[in-house]
Amino acid sequence: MPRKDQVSIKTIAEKTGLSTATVSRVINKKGGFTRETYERVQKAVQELDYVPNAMARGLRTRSVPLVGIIVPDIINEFFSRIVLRVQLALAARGYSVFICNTDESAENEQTYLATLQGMQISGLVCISGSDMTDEAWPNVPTVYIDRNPIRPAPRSTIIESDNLSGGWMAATELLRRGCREIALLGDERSLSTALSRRNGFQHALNDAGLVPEESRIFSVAKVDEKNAYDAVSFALRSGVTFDGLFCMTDWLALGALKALENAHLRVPGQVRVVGFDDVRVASYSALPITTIRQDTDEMSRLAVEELTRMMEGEPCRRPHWIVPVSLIRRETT
Amino acid sequence: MPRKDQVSIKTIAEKTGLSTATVSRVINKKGGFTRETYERVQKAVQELDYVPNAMARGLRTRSVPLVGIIVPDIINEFFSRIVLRVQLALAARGYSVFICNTDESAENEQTYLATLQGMQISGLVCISGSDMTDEAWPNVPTVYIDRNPIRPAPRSTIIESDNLSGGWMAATELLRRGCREIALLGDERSLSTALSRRNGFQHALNDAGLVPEESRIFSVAKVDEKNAYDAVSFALRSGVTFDGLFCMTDWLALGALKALENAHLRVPGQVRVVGFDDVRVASYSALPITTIRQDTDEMSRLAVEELTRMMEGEPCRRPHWIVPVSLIRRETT
DNA sequence: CTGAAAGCGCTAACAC
DNA sequence: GTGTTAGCGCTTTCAG
Repeated sequence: MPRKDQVSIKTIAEKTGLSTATVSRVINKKGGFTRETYERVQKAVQELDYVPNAMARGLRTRSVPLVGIIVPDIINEFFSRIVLRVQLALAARGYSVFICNTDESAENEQTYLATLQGMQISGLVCISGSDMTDEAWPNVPTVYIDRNPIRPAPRSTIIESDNLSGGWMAATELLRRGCREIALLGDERSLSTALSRRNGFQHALNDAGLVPEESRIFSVAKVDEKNAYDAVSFALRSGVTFDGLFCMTDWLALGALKALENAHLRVPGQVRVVGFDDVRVASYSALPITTIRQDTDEMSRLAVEELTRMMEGEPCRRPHWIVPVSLIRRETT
Repeated sequence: MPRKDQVSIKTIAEKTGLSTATVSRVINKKGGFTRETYERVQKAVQELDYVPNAMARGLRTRSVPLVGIIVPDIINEFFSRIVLRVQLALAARGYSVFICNTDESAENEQTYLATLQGMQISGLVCISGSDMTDEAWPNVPTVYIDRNPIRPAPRSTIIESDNLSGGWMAATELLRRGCREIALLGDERSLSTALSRRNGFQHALNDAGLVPEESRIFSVAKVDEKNAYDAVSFALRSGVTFDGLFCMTDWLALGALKALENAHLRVPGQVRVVGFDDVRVASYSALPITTIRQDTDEMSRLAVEELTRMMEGEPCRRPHWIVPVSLIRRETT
């Protein structure tokens, strides 16, 4: 492989007859050079296609303008929306973003954490995922989104949707529409977000004098429409009855809707359904889904603001942020 | 900020009473050390939470097990599916994947290219985007997916769906259902993939003795459901008629469907519609969409296989791969 | 305003 | 088996 030699700062120095120190100053615009020197260097840089070696620079300065972002599932629009926003905003401030898709696996997460630490990242955004595994956390400013670590990193802040109110709003909408036998479909893992949604949900039921039935709580091992379909179909076949269903994500609602249709149950006639997230598909499905909207823009904005703040050495303004959610009423209720 | 001192290989060396060279050998499992030495080092590594500095390592070895992946829009499921697959497969082979979301901007792409080059990546995957801007391409093995660069990088291969057949199949399906006034909705930029789809489409029309009407070609500046809705609504208001519509992506089809519904045109009664991609929403929309399915799994598999091959110094097996597509017949035709 | 030189953390010859 | 040493490309004192 005749891979042409890396052109380094030294190459530029030789070509211009300057020292590497001066070239470095020019490249980093540190000042302290004549206009002529500047132009000579720029010219050489152009001609030789010189790109500074980030490794060497990072090694020397002991930090890289790079932030890691850990996300469970990039295909999930809720997550990718946040990733996109965060990435855009950070790019504008000169940071690259290293996206780490863990595929919901704690093991992958650990591997990534080590990789990120090895890369000397200057900040970390961690979306959802398990609330534990906070061992060997890189010692950098961290923002958790939708995740409540048992022992948060030293310089960190937590941002989450108002999941409690979200659950409450969902249940309330169902109650207002006259539902009395309300079921719940969620993740079988007990993530903090899911817990909050469920608490809010049960709270509303209790207020209405209803006792939640254990048999009306369905759960899936992996949160997708296929599993939702199976879980709801199974419940239906087992003779469980319900006239309202709160699904902890829109994709779960989609699967549930299909199961309901398959069982010839009319929505919203016989069963009413509420989802969560408000991903685009919620409004384009066969029956547009009533859902609880999470404000991903605001969450991302906050995340970037707090993170950059911390990366610049300031403390975070608050250790915990709750972002409001809203009910989007469509046709499943 | 009392950021505790980086523990380095030297720290381990001191703690164990060995030399840095030996420690390095153990850490990289290069052989040439006793079992006892091995354990002594491992213990110290554990206790001190040592993580090798990837910058220093990369600097020294002049390469990092890191591949960049350039993608126009991570929210688009078609792209994120590929990203996910590629990332998973490469992780299994020990490579990290640096995801670069360009947001469809050539400028962002250039910036990322420089960043990637600066990071000494060992390979690059580039999905879609403009067919030009191949200046200053890092000198590394490259796989293009759905993109036909004017001047491909030296060690590179191109992987794409059989877009020509895809366009042909879409038109043929419409024709078979009796459509005679067939319209096309696509990207206003002339990407190679779009061009192929369009060529296949027109080919089929010609074979049926039909001349494509210029007025029945609609285009959008940004490929999303909103713009599709607007474009189709506008065409309808302008008095353009059609009984078949081929949309170059499923999301375009979704927007088109909404516009059709809004204009009280029945699908598939009065107008039949075919999409492209087969993203999940295509099967969950109000009317499940007939579409041309791209085999993202196969594309990703090929991409990773060819890329690793090239990164290991072998030549690519073929410079150009065409992956078959298939018609998924649903309810819009 | 510019240059010489040290050293970031690590690996790879080369000695022993 | 293990240690010594020389850089990888860059930034940053410190002199001049």
